[in-house]
Amino acid sequence: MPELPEVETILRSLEPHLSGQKIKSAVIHNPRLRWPIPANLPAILAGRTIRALRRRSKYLLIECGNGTLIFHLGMSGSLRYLHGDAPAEKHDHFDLLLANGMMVRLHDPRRFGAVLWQPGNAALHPLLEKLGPEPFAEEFNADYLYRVTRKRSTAIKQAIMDSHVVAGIGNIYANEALFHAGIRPQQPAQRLSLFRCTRLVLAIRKTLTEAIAQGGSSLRDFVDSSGNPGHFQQYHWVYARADQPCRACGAIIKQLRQGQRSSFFCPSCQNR
DNA sequence: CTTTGCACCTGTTGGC
DNA sequence: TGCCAACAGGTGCAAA
Repeated sequence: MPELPEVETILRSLEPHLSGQKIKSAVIHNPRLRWPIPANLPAILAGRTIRALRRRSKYLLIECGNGTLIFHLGMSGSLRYLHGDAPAEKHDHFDLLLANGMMVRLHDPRRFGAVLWQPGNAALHPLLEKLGPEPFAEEFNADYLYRVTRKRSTAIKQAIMDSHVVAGIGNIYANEALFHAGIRPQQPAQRLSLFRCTRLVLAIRKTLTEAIAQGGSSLRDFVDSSGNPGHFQQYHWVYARADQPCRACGAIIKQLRQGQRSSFFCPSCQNR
């Protein structure tokens, strides 16, 4: 589930529950994630107060005084807000227990997620410090995108999925944004005009904004505890719609492979 | 520096 | 039904 809009949605629904809460303890059920959960994390976290929740790319940051708990949900991770006595089940990895008796639980079958700790400034964590600008940051604009793509022979889709170019654009929203911008995914990045860079920046923001607005309603109980991951029927224009008619023009959506990821586009709406 | 392919995992789906 | 291959929303890293 977790692309940027989902992480943002999870953040927004957790924030009112967590902000200002005191951490009672933390429990590692299974440390095996992309990197092992640090064994000393419970000792580090106990007694701290949660000051704020933030997002950087697809990382969810829980700021606790002089350090930050960093979550990444990988391909299959989820965070749920539950009563602290809920028994752990298969693929539950980590619990953050609050002094008020509730907890946040990380569940991740595929184990591509992560739980990390960064003392001091979270932005200095090795995984965060080399990230490109956030899609909604002023710094991410047409001039910037034009400049950084000039020497890139790679396809534009792969360029915008490169977290050093812009943070947090995953496969679904890369496909959808390129559709909205009218640009083919296989177009070499360096051939985009400044005008097309403008369109693409706007399309990325529009796509993410709409997904956040949708995810907000469909993911609420996902975080809220019922444990129901809930299918959130995302209304995609091209993603996963190979051989189906384009919702805009009726042409048949095409699929191709780029860097081991599936790409989808409308050959008529996305003419270059 | 950029680009490419691999690696890490489990679960689901579709073809035979 | 069962079996097996292919594929899935991510992304750091080594190697070219």
